[in-house]
Amino acid sequence: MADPHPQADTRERILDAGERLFMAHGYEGTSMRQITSEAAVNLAAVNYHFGSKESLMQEVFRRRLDGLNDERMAVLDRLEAEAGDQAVKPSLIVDAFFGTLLRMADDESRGGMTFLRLLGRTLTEPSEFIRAFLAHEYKTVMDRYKEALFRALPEVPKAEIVWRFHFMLGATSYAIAGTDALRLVTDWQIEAEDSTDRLDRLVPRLMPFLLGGLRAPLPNFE
Amino acid sequence: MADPHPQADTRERILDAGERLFMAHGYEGTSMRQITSEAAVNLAAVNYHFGSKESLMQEVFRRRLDGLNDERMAVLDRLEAEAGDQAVKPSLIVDAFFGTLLRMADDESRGGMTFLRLLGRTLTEPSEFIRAFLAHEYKTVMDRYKEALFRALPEVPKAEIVWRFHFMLGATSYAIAGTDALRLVTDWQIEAEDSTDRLDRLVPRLMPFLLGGLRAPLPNFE
DNA sequence: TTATAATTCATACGTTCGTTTTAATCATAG
DNA sequence: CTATGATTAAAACGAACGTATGAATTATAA
Repeated sequence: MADPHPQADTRERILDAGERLFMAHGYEGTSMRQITSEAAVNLAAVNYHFGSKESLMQEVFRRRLDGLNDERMAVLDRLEAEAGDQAVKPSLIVDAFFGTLLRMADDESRGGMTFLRLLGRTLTEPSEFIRAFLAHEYKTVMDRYKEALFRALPEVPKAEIVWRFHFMLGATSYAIAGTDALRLVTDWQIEAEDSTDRLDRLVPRLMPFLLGGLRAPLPNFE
Repeated sequence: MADPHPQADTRERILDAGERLFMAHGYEGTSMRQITSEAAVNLAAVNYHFGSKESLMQEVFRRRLDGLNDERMAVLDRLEAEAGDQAVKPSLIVDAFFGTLLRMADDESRGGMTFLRLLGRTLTEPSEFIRAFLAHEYKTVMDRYKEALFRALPEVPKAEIVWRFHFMLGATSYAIAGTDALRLVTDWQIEAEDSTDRLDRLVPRLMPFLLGGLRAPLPNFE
């Protein structure tokens, strides 16, 4: 009897290998030959199925981000419906944006920790086409969440909210991307906790930090 | 009369070009030919003066980081001397670490904004040798500042402090690295402020955020 | 089974990469 | 001035890069 997935879907295997290798070595640091070798497919398969290395990179992100951002939109829809004409609480907005992201770490079918680390690192990636692609991919969701925060914090200047959103993004990206990137720097902290432990506790640890920063006293530019 | 700096110090010109190009395109994305072309030196000059591309990258960082970390140590020395047997206030510690860094942006002779952006991006760089080098370069200072924070916040578990230090690093790196990286995402915010304006106001904006996060309520891991 | 399309394969193309080599040029001390 | 070492220069190295080609193979449907 023949295997119903004789080569277990070449496209998917390439995407998985690309995801893992781009995470580990970056876009420029990963070659097509590494990818096709790890995926156990022919070298030409990437160009056949995706057209180019750039398009593969974009597809690696689209596969995960579309679902994530749909979920973010849906959660905010629900929160705003429940709140009626009240503003949604900032803590709920922050959890809807960053919590949905962080909880992907547990879901291996959505890339798990590998994709999270890739995303965290890529937000500072220098390559122009990646930044442009991610900016486009994120635009709608970001605008929506900024508006929600504007309503939730009417006494805070909008420019300030945007900056703090930016800071929160940075803290979150490092928290996930740097889980081993800065291990040498932070070093001893690992002793007490194994990898899964750290992941379990990342959300409850990061969320108070983000909210504390978001609600900190305003600067006075003296 | 002969120019006293006939070629205006080849080494320095290479370091400047490397700094700018590594910032703009990343380590893997920058070629030796780009560097030597921008520095207006012969292709072989990098290998002659630095040995390899990797060593050049390390020297680009060492040139700036040695002074920065010396300054961080000196400032903390002074703060602890002034505090006597009291603990140094957390806000002063945070400013001594992150403020010292951020104020380099104004000092063109220490790399200015270019080096800051390079540093911010490189902390998530996937290349193994870079992470290892930075970890080593930072170890002493990080340990010292962690100890200071432990003393300043005796009621907070040490593991929690390390995590929040990590979060602060992330927020700061993004704040500087992403000044144009995430411009498309944050988009409209630029309208009201020009580039120098944003830089002037970054420190007073970021510092309250970091302190708010550092002093946020502790998680309960329910 | 046979025609047709989709996919996989081995192989090669032209470029660019970091590095090395050997010779030319420069600065400096005797 | 000359000899010695430091630096710059031009050219080439082999390796690896992303991509393209055309044939072989596999799946699909008539």
